[in-house]
Amino acid sequence: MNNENIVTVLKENKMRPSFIRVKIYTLLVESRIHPTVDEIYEQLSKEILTLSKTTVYNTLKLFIEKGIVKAINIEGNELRFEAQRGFHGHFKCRECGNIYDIPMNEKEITSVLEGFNIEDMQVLVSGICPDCE
Amino acid sequence: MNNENIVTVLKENKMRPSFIRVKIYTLLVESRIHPTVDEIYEQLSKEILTLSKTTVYNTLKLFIEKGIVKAINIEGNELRFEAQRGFHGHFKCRECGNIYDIPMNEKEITSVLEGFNIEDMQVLVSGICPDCE
DNA sequence: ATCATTGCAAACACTTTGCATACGC
DNA sequence: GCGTATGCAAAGTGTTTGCAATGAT
Repeated sequence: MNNENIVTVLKENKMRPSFIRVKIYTLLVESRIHPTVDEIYEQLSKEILTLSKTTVYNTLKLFIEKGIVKAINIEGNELRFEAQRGFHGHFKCRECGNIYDIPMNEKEITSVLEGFNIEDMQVLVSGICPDCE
Repeated sequence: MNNENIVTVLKENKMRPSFIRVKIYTLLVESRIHPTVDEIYEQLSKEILTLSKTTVYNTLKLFIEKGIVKAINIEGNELRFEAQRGFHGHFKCRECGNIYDIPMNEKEITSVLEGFNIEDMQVLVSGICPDCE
């Protein structure tokens, strides 16, 4: 997704495409690392020297409210973020720390939940990835 | 599971079945509420007036190391605990806060992960339950 | 000029740590 | 009496809040 598309997404969702918002959303769309707040902050503060962590928090909160970003709880107290896209699960390698997206059919899970109104779903798997075996 | 079984499980896993450990493990086995540290603390400190939250943390940490308890991350930063048993997912109702166990076949999820060494898996669904619709 | 965005500092909530005390065998 | 279990107080971590400063139109 190029810069113009990023701006378009923000505008479509009624957000002013400020420099920082474009940067944060671009990072989420282009990197596949499901970064934490700290990782986003470290990455962008190289370029935006006055960036504050509060702004990263505020911006992510806004993105989540607008529905273009999703928070994922890979582990304990480490909250991570990714741009919304089709349904998939996550695998975290205990050794290298990499997070892999897992293609997945949500029907297999939701079929059991008749009568429940499903709003969100997360599948988190952990263990050792093929590279670290 | 009666009191004697609880003691047996603790002993089998090389833990001294102290009063507090038996109480905490019993609560996890018998209640199905997937309590937070606070809920465990509130519940048990009625009876054990000198109980400290540190002890609840220590005990849960021990149980997790020994593999008889599992931590689950239902939402954001609220860590919950349950006694280990067969694989299942969780549904949390946004309205009433109840957490339901979802029967589930793990094979359907792991089949995609050939080459990965799977150690743990969590399925978390949220929305509105039939009672709150 | 006005309103939205950004950012500092402080508050907050949750969890862990270090060490002292108490308990069980 | 010795080693483990418990618990207080303090430190650590991640996140939110209040408000002031800055920026865009």
